[in-house]
Amino acid sequence: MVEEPTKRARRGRAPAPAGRTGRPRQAEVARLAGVSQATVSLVLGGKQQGAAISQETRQNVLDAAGRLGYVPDPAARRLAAARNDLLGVFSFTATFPTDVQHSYYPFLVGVEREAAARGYDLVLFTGSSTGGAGAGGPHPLNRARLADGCLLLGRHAPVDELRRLVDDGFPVVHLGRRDEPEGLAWVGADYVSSSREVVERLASLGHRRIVLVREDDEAPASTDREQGFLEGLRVAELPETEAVFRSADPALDLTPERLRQWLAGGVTAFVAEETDSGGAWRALSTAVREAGLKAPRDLSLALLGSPPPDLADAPEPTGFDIPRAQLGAEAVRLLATLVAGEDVPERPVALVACTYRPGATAGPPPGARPAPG
Amino acid sequence: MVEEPTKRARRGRAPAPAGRTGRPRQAEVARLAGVSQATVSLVLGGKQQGAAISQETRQNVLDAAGRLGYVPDPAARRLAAARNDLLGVFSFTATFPTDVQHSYYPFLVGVEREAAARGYDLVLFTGSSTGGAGAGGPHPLNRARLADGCLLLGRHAPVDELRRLVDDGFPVVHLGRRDEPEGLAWVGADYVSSSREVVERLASLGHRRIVLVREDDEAPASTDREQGFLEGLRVAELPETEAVFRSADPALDLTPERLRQWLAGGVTAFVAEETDSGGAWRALSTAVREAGLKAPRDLSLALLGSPPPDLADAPEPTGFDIPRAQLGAEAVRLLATLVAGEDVPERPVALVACTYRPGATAGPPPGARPAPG
DNA sequence: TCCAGCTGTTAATGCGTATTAGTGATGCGC
DNA sequence: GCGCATCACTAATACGCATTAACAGCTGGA
Repeated sequence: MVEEPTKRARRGRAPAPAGRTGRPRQAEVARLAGVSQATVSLVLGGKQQGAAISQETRQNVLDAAGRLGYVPDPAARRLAAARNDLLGVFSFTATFPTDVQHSYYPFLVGVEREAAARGYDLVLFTGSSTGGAGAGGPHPLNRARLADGCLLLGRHAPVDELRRLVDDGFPVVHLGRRDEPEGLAWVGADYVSSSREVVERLASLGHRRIVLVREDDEAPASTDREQGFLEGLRVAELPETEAVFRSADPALDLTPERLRQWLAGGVTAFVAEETDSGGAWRALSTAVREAGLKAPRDLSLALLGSPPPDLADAPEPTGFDIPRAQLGAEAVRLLATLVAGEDVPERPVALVACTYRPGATAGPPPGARPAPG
Repeated sequence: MVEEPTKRARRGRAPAPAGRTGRPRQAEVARLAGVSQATVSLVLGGKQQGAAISQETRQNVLDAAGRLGYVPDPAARRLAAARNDLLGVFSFTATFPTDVQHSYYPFLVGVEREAAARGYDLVLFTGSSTGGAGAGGPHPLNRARLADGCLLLGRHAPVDELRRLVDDGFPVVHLGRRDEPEGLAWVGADYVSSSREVVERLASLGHRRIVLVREDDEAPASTDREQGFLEGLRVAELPETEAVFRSADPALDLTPERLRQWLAGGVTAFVAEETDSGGAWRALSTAVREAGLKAPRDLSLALLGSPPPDLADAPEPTGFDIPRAQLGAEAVRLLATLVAGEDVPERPVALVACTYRPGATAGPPPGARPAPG
């Protein structure tokens, strides 16, 4: 005679596996250890406070858990209003695009290291754009709530959803400056100071007229660089008029003729911003080459960021490096603070300094005497 | 006088867990729509089957949900569903090492894509080696049980723990051939056929004596290549004696003299295996260069795999490419099958073919007439 | 002897959702 | 007008864990 199947049994059968098969619950551990589920929770919760558990019981429970290979269910943990030691990583493009160049890899290096150091595992929310796990729901970002907190990569997260998370007090940290949803925590590179420093160094080499080449984009990363550039000019008491060359398509607008024109006008150094495409720098380099010029002999060049990888064999540009791994690590650190939720910084924002890269494309302006001293 | 804080209130305050803040639950939606929570669940669950909900009620619920901005709690959803739609990715080295070259990036490309397509998110278990989240427990691999199933990268997973998982019926797929724990599912590249094909092509170019250069390693990837190589010789009816040159340190043992010796003995083609370090291929290339020889003019070279990235500017070696992204995708596919648990393949193993790469380092042997036809 | 005060453990409950057994109400056939 | 389906929905329960009130056993002071 067959027992009427319990709900439990039925569940365990067909859709099966993830559930019952081999995954022990606290209840099983408890049974094996000869205690109650609550005791197991107390022991494994590892709370020092208020934990009045005898050494013996504790050991029994730990042994049992070990033998069964018990691992807490993250969803249950989370639901019970505790933490599950998971940090989410959310990007609205593929985290691992086919082309390594466009990936967040450098950041992830730091993210992984710091997360590991702090005892967190990472959840990669997939296919945020391509219709992955979250494609069903109209609120993909919401999946993030499964984790204790979430890192946001890229600028494409919809503001509304994001605001929602922030307002709900869900810990989120955006990688890269981002002002939009008020109160959003972010970690960014200090483009302003770094750009200023580059300009100051050029000035101290003797350059008196410097031009910034930038693309036509209002991203914070661009405007910050421009601000730093202008500050640098000001500090060095150099003219700011016509110092910024802005073009929607530098490859077209930045001709060798234009370049010679500048040189004739007394410009001796050029600074380009780094963008995803590297368009500004690429255009600048091309124009210089086509004009038959050479840096740093005929003019000085600097890049506010790292060169695109396909130009890796070119001489190393003077400029600065963005410490991406460090940014990633910093973001995790901040996120961990928010998750802990104890002493939330009033302005949950972190700026990381970039490191100056001497490089080989800048020197004294042509015709200048060797640097004094 | 301060009210004694209720549990509820305390929770909502400091750590600000997923909870209370203002986020509506199904219960609230239900109240607003004048129905029961269960009805809300049924409507929003979007199940066609068995859902006997009137059009009117359905609309009411949807309206209410919309007005409140209801969003399901993923933790609760997953708890109730007895699955969490998470696939683990476990490696015993950092998943994102500082050096991109040593990373699993190419695999992850495929893993992410396929996981997204199937609605899974990924859990990256951090610091599996460096003492991350799981360093405490003596059984780091156990953390994998947190997910519905787990992908294993790299060959360093301890057999005992692994066997444990497999025996428990926990879905695991190893990326790369692996026989050790009986019954372990894996996905690997078909090195045997691919290597054989390379040899056959060389033979059909007219080469009669071919030597394989390999490192002193017993990894399946190495032995498979050798097997394929030997099979290739056999098929082409070429001599197998002294055809395999095995060295613990090819950079030392593979001298230009040795090379000339071989050539003098009638060898016209060399095949190197690909390894992490690329040692064999590197040594071979160096020896050829130092001997003042050129491929394919003086001899033919082939590489059983992809060249190390730092040799990217060298002529493209003849050989085959390992479809890493495809391997990753295949692994996820297999893992998903195991997780679903319905029709588990009896032999949960998948071989993926490599694609032949014509390259530019192989041609007819010197002195041979042009290929007939 | 009795009770206050510990200590160590458990029973009970809640988190938000999915699922299923069950309940009225209605319609249908005869 | 009486069963009997069917329909539309609700009540109840489970999911796995954390948390807390409560309880049993014990000690020591009065």
